[in-house]
This record gives sequence, structure tokens and C-alpha cells, in this order.
Amino acid sequence: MNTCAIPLIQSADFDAAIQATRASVGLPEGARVVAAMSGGVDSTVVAALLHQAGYEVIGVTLQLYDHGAALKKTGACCAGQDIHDARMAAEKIGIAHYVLDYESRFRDSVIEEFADSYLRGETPVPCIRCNQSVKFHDLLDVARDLGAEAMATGHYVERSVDGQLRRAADTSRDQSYFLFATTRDQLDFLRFPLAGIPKPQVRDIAVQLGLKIAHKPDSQDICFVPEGKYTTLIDKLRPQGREKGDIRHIDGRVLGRHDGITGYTIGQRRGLNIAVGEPLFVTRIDPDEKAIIVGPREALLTRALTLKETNWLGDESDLLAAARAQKPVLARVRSTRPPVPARLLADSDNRIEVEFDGAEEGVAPGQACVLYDPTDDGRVLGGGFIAATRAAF
RNA sequence: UGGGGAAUGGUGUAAUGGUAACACUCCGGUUUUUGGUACCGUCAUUCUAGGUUCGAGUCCUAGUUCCCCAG
Repeated sequence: MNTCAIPLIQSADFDAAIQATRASVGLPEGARVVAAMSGGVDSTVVAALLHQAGYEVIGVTLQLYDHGAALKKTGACCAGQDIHDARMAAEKIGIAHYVLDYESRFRDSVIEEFADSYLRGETPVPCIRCNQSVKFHDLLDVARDLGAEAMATGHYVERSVDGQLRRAADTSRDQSYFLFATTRDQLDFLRFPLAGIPKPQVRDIAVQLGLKIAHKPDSQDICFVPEGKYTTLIDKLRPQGREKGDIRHIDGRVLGRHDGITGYTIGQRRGLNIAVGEPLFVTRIDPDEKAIIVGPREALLTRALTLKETNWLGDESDLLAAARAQKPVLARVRSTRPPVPARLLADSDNRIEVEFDGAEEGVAPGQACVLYDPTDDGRVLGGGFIAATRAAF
């Protein structure tokens, strides 16, 4: 019916991708599936694969923010040009497509929280908040309202047939760190067709399908921050964060002054303006005293951390049960570092602690600690946001 | 204004009289689908003015500034 619709491709790679998509979705042909489309390569290819696999696909794009700078920014998502790209791609693929205005929701639950977090001396992960509160919550409800049996996204992560959340086959692209908070209920409804497809192949498919966004740059940095300078945005939203304060060494010496705690994060080296012959790193941020505490690299070593806002996907009844059993885990405190051996602990107030076998460097409150199964390191057991840390010395 | 010592890039130091090194900071960049880290790169003709020398940061003279000890 649509003369512009993309042709069926015959290549082996493409056929394999279609098979992978069917396996991932696990629903009969003709089932209605919502494709969350950001306007980027990954989610667009997902929508196309779903369509080619024989599902009734409805593309949905969220408009999350819309300021002037974002319109020109490359590597953004969910605003301006990306909305346009998603709409064009949906037309090219030959599927229905809706754009939903989620700006106020995104502002309230992601951007404002982002700013408040910095004010508390923490270092937020807005991508996780967005997945939690917007993409896998509100958007998922929309998908259900549309009568869909599942919602698919372009995330590089795997949902196994038995409902486990697992790392993507292409570990260099794995996004499980950003998705640890996905609940069992959400997983029941979600599908990740790119779980087993390497990124280069995703681009190849986009090229084969003649999609204009085939060579669009990967998104990076925080999507709603123009020019990569998050402090500019924080300054505007929370000017009180600019109050000057002391930069203190862990030994008590005051080494200098700073222009506001929101400009710093644990582990940060640059921007301190202190030349003492050895590099110094931010080891702690004290929002009450408006102080930045610095020390040598060794002072960044963290032995343990306390979790809050946790999610549990393991076999135990809940995270507390696993912690009481002092379950060994692999813990990851940063998306770009490998998970390391640790074990769960519960304190007298039933707070969950993750104690590393060794020590991790530069662990910041507000960041996520994601847990993996040491006996099956592809499996995500859940995780939580870091509430506090305990130094290793 | 008594005696002694020192003056090198943003900071702290280095350089048998032979053509300025190191660390830190700053700035720029690469990497990173959060922030940060890491990595790479740029930044001084040596307080000023003379002099000795083929050649001076390095020696001499004067000035300027600073430090220490005396008072």
C-alpha cells in the first residue's frame, strides 16, 4: 500500500536479524507491538525488524525537551531533529507512528531530580531515571493502552525467554548498567531485539533498508544538556549551587576555594586549581558545609557502599534475603568498567551493603551499583543507587 | 638604612658555561551511550640594566624585590 515501503532484504545477516527479532519478541505474527523510537539508528532498526518480522508495529516517539540548542545538537535524542527523523523513518518503514509530548513529565522526574541530586552533593545518572520514570513507566502504559502485547526498544540488553535481564552479546555495547531498575513486571512486557546483534551490523541493516539515519552519530553525553556542559544547566535551575566554599585536604588543610559544589563529582581531578606537586582528587562533597574534600588517588579507594532504591531480579525472594545470606555478587559501579567480585551484606537496620573483595575507585553517591551473578556473569541480579560509601583505608 | 641568602613558566623544583628539564595547575583534544577517571598535546629564553666569554639561567658589577639572623 505504501509505495515507499522498504523492500524485503535477502541477505543472510538480515535473515538472521529477523529470526533474532522473532525469538526476542516471542509472539505470533500479527501481534501488536509498540516500538519506542528515539530517532536514532538502534530504535529505528528495531522498528523496521519488527515490521519485517510480521508484527503489527506502532512506532511511538516521546518529545522530552525542546530547547534551541538541542535542535542542532548531533547525538541527542527525543527532541527536534530526532522527532522528525523518527517520523520520516516510520513512514519509510511503513508503520503507524505517534509523537507524544512528555516535556513536563521529563522535566519533573528527570531534569529537576538531576539538579537536586547535584545540590545534595551527589552525582546522578539521568539516563537511568529516564528509563525508570518515563520510558519504562509512562510510555509502557501508553503501549498497553494502545492494545499492544509488548513494547520493544533499541537497548543493547537481553531479556531471556524465562524473564531474566542479561547483558547484551556485544559487551562493548551492553547497556545493562542503565537498566538495572527494570522490574519483573516491566520485563514481562518489554522486548530487546538488539540483544544479540552487534552495533556494526545494526548500522549495516539500516543501510540495507535505505534508512536515512543509518550513519547518524551515536548519542552520548546527557541528552538534555547542550554543549556537554551540565553545569550551565544546573546554574540556571539551581543558582544556590554556586555558593563558594573551601577546598579542604583530607588531612584538614584548606587548600583553596571553589565556585560551587555542583561543579564537582567524586573522583574528579580537573578543575580544582590546586598545584601541590601531586594530583588531587575529589574524595567527598559536603553539601552542608559547602566543602569539597580532596586527597591523593589512594583516598578514592572504596571498600563498601550502601544501596537505596533497589531492584531485585535474582532467585532469592528479595534483595534483603540475599543480603542476609551474604550472597556473593559481581558489582559494577560504572557502565564502562567490568563488574568486580563483592558480596551483599545487611546491617542492623536492614540496609543493603555491597562490600567489595578488593576496592573500587571513585565511587560516587547518586550513581548506580548494578549486580551480576558470579555463576552466570551475563545475568543482571538488580542493583540500586549508591546512598553512601565506606573508604578502604 | 648591620650581616647573610635567594631571585627560572600559573605553583613547587631541576639544569659540570654550551644552548631551559620534571611534577602539579590551566587550556585544548582523544576515549567513554551518565558525571568523573585515563591518555595525548600546547604554554617560560631564566627579576632589570650593563659586563666577561665563541657561547651565560649558570661568572662579574649595579639596581629592584623577597627571606633569614641580628637590632
